Amino acid sequence: MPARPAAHAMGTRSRILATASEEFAASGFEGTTVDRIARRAKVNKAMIYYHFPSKRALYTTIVRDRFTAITEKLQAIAAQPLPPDRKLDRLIETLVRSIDEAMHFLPIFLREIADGGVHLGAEELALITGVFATVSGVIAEGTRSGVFRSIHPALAHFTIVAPLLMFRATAPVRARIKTVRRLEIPDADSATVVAHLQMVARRVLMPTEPGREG
Amino acid sequence: MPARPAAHAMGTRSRILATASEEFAASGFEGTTVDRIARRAKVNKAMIYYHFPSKRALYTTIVRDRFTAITEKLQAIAAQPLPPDRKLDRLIETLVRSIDEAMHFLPIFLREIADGGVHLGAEELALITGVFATVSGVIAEGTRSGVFRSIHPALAHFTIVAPLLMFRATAPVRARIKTVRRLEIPDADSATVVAHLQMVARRVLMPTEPGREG
DNA sequence: GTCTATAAATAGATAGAC
DNA sequence: GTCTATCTATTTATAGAC
Repeated sequence: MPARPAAHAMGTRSRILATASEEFAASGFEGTTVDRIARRAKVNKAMIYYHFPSKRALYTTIVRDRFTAITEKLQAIAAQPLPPDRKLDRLIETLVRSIDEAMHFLPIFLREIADGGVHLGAEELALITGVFATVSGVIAEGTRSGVFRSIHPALAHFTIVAPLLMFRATAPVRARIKTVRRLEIPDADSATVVAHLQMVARRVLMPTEPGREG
Repeated sequence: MPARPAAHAMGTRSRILATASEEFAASGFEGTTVDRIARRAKVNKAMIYYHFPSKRALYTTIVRDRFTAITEKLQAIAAQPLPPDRKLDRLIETLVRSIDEAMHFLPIFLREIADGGVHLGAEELALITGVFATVSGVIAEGTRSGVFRSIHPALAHFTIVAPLLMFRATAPVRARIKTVRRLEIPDADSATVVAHLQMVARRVLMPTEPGREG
């Protein structure tokens, strides 16, 4: 894993990374074979072990790169001089766009959660924490300024992020259900998802209580 | 896989099922070895192949049993003579209780989603669809009677169910984050989660628009 | 129903030529 | 940097005794 490989190797390395992403997403870490990555990336298996010390290191590189990209985008928004409710709207837009641009990463993320994060090092855990810190930080900002009410920070975070992740992640299962056809679970485009999540955030964080609860 | 094994075999069979559940939850289908299930269940490996035709069939049995249990509980509530908003509150209570009683099933479910449901047959897909149909059916009931507004059925469903699944499923990762400690992502007990989700459902489905949107 | 022993296939990883 | 060939370990699954 040279920090700066020769120019003609870049294509090979990134082709390995791209193919491995697809394979890990489709089959999981254990279900993915290095043989298959090599065949599909049209490189020799030994080339993979030239660029990466192990199958696990290849996997970790993919996870870290993706977490870094998303975390940086979100933190850039949180740093902007905007009121908290506008920031949250923009965070939601960016989250939806990030997921839709890298849908292949969702299965990897879900399996990582299922594995209890045992393959995540301090660096990757810090990046995940950064996403939570950014979203819940903007909500806390709004709570302080009075535009949002006070709410359990983790539940607030998951109320916004989890529906997005699960709705997008379940698209293949929903497509399979459609073939068995007892009832269709409809899909939704990006704009619809963004508008829905922004509406949810607004209603859930709205300070004035509309109904019966105290 | 005898439909009705002899009495003294029941203990063995259910011990295999219980141990296999834990193993599949902890390591995924590919990551779980039949050897390890046998060792931990204190049965011989050949016994597993006596009771189940294959590793895959053992896995499918576990998935189907759990889906059946949850689906039946939810449908019993939907059939009760209650107003839709009360039904939804009870569905949420039951969902939280079902998840908390069978936390080991969450990783299995997440990985199944990540796999695109390729291991799910028509029967299992129908059971999943049943959960969606029950929740969104109660919401549609409320929409017709005017206590709920009209909303994208799948997004409504995932807005309620996804935060629960993700919040509970991420507990181990959040515990790991705590050890690295840059920021703590707090947990919540069952009552808090139930109250939160009921509040979310109420606010999101509330017909009168409180804020700026149309 | 339960065991021992083993077949048969496949995996991750490496040696070494070019 | 890239390849061929192979080592070593592990896996699912089965045969056959008791």
